[in-house]
Amino acid sequence: MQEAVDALGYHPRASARTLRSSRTHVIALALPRPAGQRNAVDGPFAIEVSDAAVRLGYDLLLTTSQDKAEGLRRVALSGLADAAVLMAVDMEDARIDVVRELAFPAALIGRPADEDALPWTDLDWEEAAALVVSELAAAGHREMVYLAPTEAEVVARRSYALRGIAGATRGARSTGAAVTVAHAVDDPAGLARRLRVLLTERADGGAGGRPTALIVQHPSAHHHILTSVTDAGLRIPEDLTVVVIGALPGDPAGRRLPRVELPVETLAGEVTRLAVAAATALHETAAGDVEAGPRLLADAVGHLLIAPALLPGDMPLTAPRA
Amino acid sequence: MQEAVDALGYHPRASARTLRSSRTHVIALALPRPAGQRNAVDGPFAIEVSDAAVRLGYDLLLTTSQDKAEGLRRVALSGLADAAVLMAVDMEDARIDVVRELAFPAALIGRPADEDALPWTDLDWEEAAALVVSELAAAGHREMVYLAPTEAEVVARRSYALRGIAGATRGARSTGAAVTVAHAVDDPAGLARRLRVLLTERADGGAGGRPTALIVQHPSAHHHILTSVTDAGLRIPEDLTVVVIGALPGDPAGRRLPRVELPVETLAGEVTRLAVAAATALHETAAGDVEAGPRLLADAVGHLLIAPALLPGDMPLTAPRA
DNA sequence: CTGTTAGCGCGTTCAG
DNA sequence: CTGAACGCGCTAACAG
Repeated sequence: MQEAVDALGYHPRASARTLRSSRTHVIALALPRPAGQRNAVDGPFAIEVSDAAVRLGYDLLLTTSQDKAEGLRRVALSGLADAAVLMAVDMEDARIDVVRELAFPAALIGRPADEDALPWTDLDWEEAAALVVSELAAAGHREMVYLAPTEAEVVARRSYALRGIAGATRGARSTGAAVTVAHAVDDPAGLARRLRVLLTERADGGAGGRPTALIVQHPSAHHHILTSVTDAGLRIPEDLTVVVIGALPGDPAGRRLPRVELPVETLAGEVTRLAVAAATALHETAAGDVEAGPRLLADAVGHLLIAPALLPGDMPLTAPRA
Repeated sequence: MQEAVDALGYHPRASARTLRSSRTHVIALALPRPAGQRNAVDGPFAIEVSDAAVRLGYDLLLTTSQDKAEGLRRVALSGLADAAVLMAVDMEDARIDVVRELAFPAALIGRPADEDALPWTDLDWEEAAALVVSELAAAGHREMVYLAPTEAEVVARRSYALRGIAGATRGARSTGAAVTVAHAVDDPAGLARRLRVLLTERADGGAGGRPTALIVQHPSAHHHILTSVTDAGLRIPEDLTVVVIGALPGDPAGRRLPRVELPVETLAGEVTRLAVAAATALHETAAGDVEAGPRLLADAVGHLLIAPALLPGDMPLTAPRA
């Protein structure tokens, strides 16, 4: 058989197979791209999801559209994919309504406000931030700066940004440490300026003294955070302890600092599994029963919230100098 | 009409359309991923190619396989895409033979040894390296280090790596400057060590004195190059001029240094155009004439070699101190 | 120019 | 158990 296949060069047409079986063996990755924004984690996620899909016998269709929901709707309606994986999830995400309305199988990388709407998986950003704050407090730090994602991310109600800030606030409350939440800016010069102000010239009149720890949740800032801090005239870790949240595994830039890594491979594998599971479940049930589809998708919402782990860098958490 | 479409919620099935018309309106992006390697430019390229494809009315299928050629062959044979865009091109790339054998329309990001095999587009890496060397020489530098991509990239005969090195060598010959070609390592600590040796403890006995300029072609190293150099005890630009080749536009890390940027958007747009052109040409001709396909694809090989531009950073090219 | 029909290639089903 | 035929949804080609 196989030799005949090879000899004749025969290969089934995917389109005919799909037309007949109504399965595409394709997963769509919905990657919204606000004009002009560059997100360092998009690429790695896309590649890992693709790998995970291949392992499950699926191909990956990359859907990048300015208008978040439009591309996804088109893909679902034209039957280009069996399921969708949604990246860069907002608290209330328009795409969630779209896939529910169309009864289209989907899974999210990111934890939306309505946790039972769709299957999702995410790092527990809130717990990560709270954990770092409390570990730093335990090491003796009383004044910290939490450098959250940019203002734009917060305005967009991006899930990871809001949850990170919530965790930092909770950590501050439960430990009694003073945590100033600031927003990153993409421009490195601007970021350096902001850090200088935050770390050396306390705007609040210096009620509690100079901050001794900096927590950085903005992924794009990880690379130049050291330079920025050094430029501000501070030595690490003598003057300032720096901890990174959401560092990419294998990223050399983050390896020196204590950090909570973003488990890209795990998240990608899990979200793909969830998406494929929803697709197969729908396919097996929807035969003849048009009501069953939406009901089934609503019931089969699994979650995986990944607990944060604080990894030591080359330089471990340091106690502030007296 | 449109209101009827919206009201009835009708949308044509892509699979039926494809089966009938033998056009998928999908472009495959072949992104080989040697196990465990992370390439910083893959993500941005994938996203830009996706955007370019959408603009031309195509969707993008991301094909990441360990075995470079196998995924591509499957996509072509099963008719999942109308054309392929090939990334991370080697001088003699196995995938080139595959698409030619199958008469499958394809275009490359990268300049292969056989320039007439397929349409391609690339930054002129050779000219970029030669340009930087000669500009540095003109500024008075006599001893330079060219930090090329890793040994592994060279062994794989990756096009951009070999051409960059060739350009550095040519630049050295034509200017009389001494250019030491070294290979980057992915481990940042190892890189720092290597740089220290190269920049301060010349292994050749110091025949020509300490290097006064460093040219970095390794994309992954751009982020921590400043830190590594600073750690080696050298001040920029007083002790050493650093120039970066292949920096990503908009990457904050590279913006401070003089650099030749990798025009990701242009390359992505152009390669997508080439791929779509090949696909439509094949489609229009192949009707009934089985011979015409391969002939046509062989004839329609357009190229675009992008001339490098040396951009000033915050700190312009500096003459070496006497 | 508009309406009708055949068939793209596969998987499933039904008859032999 | 093996083989033929039907139909998935669309578009191109053809007839009116």
